[in-house]
Amino acid sequence: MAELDQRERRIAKLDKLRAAGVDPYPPRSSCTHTTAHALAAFEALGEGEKLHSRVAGRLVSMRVMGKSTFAHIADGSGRIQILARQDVLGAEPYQAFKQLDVADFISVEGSMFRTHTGEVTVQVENYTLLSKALRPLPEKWHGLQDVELRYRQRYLDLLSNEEVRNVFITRTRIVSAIRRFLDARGFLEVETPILQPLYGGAAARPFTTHHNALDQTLYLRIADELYLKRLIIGGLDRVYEIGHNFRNEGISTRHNPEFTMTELYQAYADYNDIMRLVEELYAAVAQEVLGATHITYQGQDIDLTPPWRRITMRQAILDASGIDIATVSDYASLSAAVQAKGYSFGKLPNWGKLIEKLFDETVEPNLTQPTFITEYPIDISPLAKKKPGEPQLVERFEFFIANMECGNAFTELNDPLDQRERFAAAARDYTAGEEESHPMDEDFITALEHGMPPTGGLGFGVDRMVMLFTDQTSIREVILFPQLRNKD
RNA sequence: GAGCCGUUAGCUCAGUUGGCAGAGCACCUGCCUUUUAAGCAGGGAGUCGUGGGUUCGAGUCCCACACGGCUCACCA
Repeated sequence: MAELDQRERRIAKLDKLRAAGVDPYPPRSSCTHTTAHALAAFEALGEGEKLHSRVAGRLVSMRVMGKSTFAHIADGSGRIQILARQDVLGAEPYQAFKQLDVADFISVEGSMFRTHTGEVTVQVENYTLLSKALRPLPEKWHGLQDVELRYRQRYLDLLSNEEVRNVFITRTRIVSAIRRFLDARGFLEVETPILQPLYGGAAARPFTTHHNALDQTLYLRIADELYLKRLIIGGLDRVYEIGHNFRNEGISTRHNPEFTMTELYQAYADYNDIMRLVEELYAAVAQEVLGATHITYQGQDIDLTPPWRRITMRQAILDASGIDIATVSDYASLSAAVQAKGYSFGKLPNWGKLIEKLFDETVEPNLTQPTFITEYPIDISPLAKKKPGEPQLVERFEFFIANMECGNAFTELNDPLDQRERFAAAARDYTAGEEESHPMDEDFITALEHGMPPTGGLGFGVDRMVMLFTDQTSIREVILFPQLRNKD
């Protein structure tokens, strides 16, 4: 019991260092190379040339062999071996070096050489403690495996699991590639409110909060849509936002309450233009980040090369279930047709919801290769423009890759009176108990009444795109700090 | 919200039919000047997720709860 644990031992060392006049957390550090640069510079040396370098990083391993000690230090660029020798450092500094702990940050300075086994190494001529660590690192061979600890202490996960680090580096590259793609096409990146007096643009339950000074209820946004369209009305013809949406709903391997969505709006475009943009964007990002337009997801080869398959929802459902939704154009007859085929989905609020359910059950599980599903029911699409000659359908598509719904787009509804009607219908659902329906947004209608050009709009989940590109099956593996329940 | 599975040392994991709580890494002591999962010798380390129960005796069986994972439900 009297035995000191590892943390207590390290605190005792800290006290000893301070007593000896050493600052264990000095305010500044300096180095001449990152570990990767030092290794590259050494390899580039000519015959007979020497390289003296100072590198800094976290001590990640130590092999003490009496009067000499090998160790590795790691920085963001990689790791490098260092060799401390008593005859080079002097007896006292060498003893002090051996008192360092794995996980401490140090900088070391010295000339570089190659060991007998061929590893490029810095001969430590002097060193400085940069930051003392009080806790040990996870197991050096297996890394941190406990999923809960990995999420709660992601820094340890990143430190000890290289694959995890690579997933998040790839995530950042994907987001950068999206930006580059859209910037190059003249889209303007904007920021719209996250705290909104009224939520909208999607069907989801919001998080509710309160502003004290205004004494007013505010909602965390569930979508960017209605603000971005205001910008289209304002004459910013191509806008996009990559931001967080917040939906107060269940958590699963595909849903985190806070997630990242790219939304974009392009004036004088329609949903056909947006389809071409989507397939080009995914292919371009894949090419840039992964170096190919083919990806492997959970062992399946997926070809993102444009053009992608396009099929109407009517045809897709007909192929999968034998039901032609065009011939059963009201809820009762569709419901009868669905039951006749042996499905039972329970009572749904309207014709469109039933179609959506039928689609989810019969078509979606088979959408492995990238597919655009087009022409959605109007009653589940309150912000999309009607399809000419098809009063029950709108110009909308969703796209699916690896059986995942990856994004949603439409020719935007710019008829303010029609929009008011759609909101009113949704508001009736809302009072009828559909919590996730749109509330009436008078301020947005007013904006539309000032005139919005024909516009195509798109939203796609960045997290799901990252899952696809990094071959991950859980959204928590692509979000640095996924939402977890409090431990106590 | 439901079902199934998991929770043992700082980390990775064993733990038999209910019978003294184990290993590797990490840590500590000693030896060791080219190691790299360094090596050799010795040592310390546990609220077995939490709380009840059954039992002479519970890491192990039963109940409840907590947290996590997966599946489902939910989910534009």
